[in-house]
Amino acid sequence: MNKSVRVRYAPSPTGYPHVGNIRTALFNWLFARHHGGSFIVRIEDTDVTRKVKGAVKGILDGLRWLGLDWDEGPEVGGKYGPYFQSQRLEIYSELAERLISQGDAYYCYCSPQRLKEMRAEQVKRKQPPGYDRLCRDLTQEERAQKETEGITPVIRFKAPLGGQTRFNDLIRGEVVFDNNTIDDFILLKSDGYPTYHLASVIDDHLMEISHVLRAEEWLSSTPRHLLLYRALGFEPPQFAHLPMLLGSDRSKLSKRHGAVSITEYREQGYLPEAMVNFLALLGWSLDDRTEILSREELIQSFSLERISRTAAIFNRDKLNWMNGVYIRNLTAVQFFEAVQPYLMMNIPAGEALISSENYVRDILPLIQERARTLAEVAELAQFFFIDQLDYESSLLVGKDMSHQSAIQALEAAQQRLSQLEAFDAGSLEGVLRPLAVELGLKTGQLFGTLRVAVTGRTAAPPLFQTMAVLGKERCLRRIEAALARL
RNA sequence: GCCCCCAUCGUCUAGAGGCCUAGGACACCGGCCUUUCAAGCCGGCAACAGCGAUUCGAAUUCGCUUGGGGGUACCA
Repeated sequence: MNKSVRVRYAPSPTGYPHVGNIRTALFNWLFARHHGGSFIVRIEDTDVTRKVKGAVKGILDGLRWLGLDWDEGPEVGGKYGPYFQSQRLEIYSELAERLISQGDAYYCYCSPQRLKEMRAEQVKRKQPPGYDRLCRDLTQEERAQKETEGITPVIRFKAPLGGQTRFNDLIRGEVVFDNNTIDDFILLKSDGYPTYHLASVIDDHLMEISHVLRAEEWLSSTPRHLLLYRALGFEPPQFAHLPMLLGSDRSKLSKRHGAVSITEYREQGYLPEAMVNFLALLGWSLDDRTEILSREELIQSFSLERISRTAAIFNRDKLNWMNGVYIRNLTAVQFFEAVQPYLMMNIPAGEALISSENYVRDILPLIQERARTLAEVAELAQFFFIDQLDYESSLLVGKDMSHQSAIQALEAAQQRLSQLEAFDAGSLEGVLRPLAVELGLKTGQLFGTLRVAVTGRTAAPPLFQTMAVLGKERCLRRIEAALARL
């Protein structure tokens, strides 16, 4: 199997890349890398009406972001190009003509209107909808007549009327279809573009694709493809139909399930390595316990045998957990770099404190172990960057404390802290712990009040470290502001 | 409707006849640690869709039922 493995990711540029499509790309990529084969990207832009402008760029950026490099395809070329189907139209029409001359395909002049009505009628009569093969056996004269009427025909495949088509799916085992359930499907549309069926079969053959790993939604078109391979005299590749990715309600993943585009995950601050790890585990597993696998380990251990046959639901909670694991595993430098685009995200323009790089470097360790996404970092660190803290004043008065004792605590703290020379976590603790005792407060009460005064929240990184990073002046100013509220 | 695929905790999954009173992870609930929150550690909750058959023995094999998904386009 080695050496000859050539797989492809063949998205159609009709929108932004969906996590389901990306998962398919990932499996193909892992398979190629595991076997030392080639990973090819081919753009299936054969539907002119659904084409979306920046889609190709979005797809390629998504792959790049996840580190899924391609050996042949857009931007990198390759000897089997072009890799855009819209640039290969002559190839498809030539082969479609060949099928006609062989008697395996025919021109069909039926109008979309007639097809639509016919189907409506079939559904009404509870018949399986399908083309009635009206044009399958047109005589030369009848065809000439249609041509003079100026109708541009489509080319349809002449599906066998009997027998069966079977194949061995690498994931699902043997699958059998009766040929009489296969329609005379269209190969070439009237606008001269091929349908997916024709184009993918031709290109997979011409590009010497060895394995087609695609989502399960393609399973029922596979017999048509096999019939085409046979008619064209091509040897078919091996097929493996991957389990689908479903939304939380078990229906096909779509926009109403929240984020579905890979770009959204990038924007929300998921790390590509976490995304790769998580996606790899959707439909594939190494064993009964391994959850965290590096890219190298994935490549090493990936195999078709361990792909499941069951559709999977995209579980956001688990992704969040995993992303947190990856964030915590970052070095300080890596985290600093990763967080740059997100840091000032929800801080109103003009309100941000002028902060040095060193200040940011001091803050980050306090945030790193608490964030599950990079976007969350901005939220968790916000109070470090703005002085106008917005909080409910009553939070300053902790559990079992009186208004008066809160004031007293803040004043005492203010007084002690202003006398403090070294404003590091150790010194702060050395002063504040005894102070609690002195005031007759539990440490939790004093620290709680101070925490709210200094951060504006009841949940924050450890108090002394936080105060040390904020610095003496800023802390005193915030305590002053808190007192003014009481 | 018809065709195809699938079926283990809420979710992702391990399990390829006895190792299963079904394992791991996320989530959830307790506890420990602790100045709060996280993290970490310990513990708990929670599943073999149903019915038949094969077998000494079935989550694992077979059949049926049910349920879910996909396809059924001049979309991919």
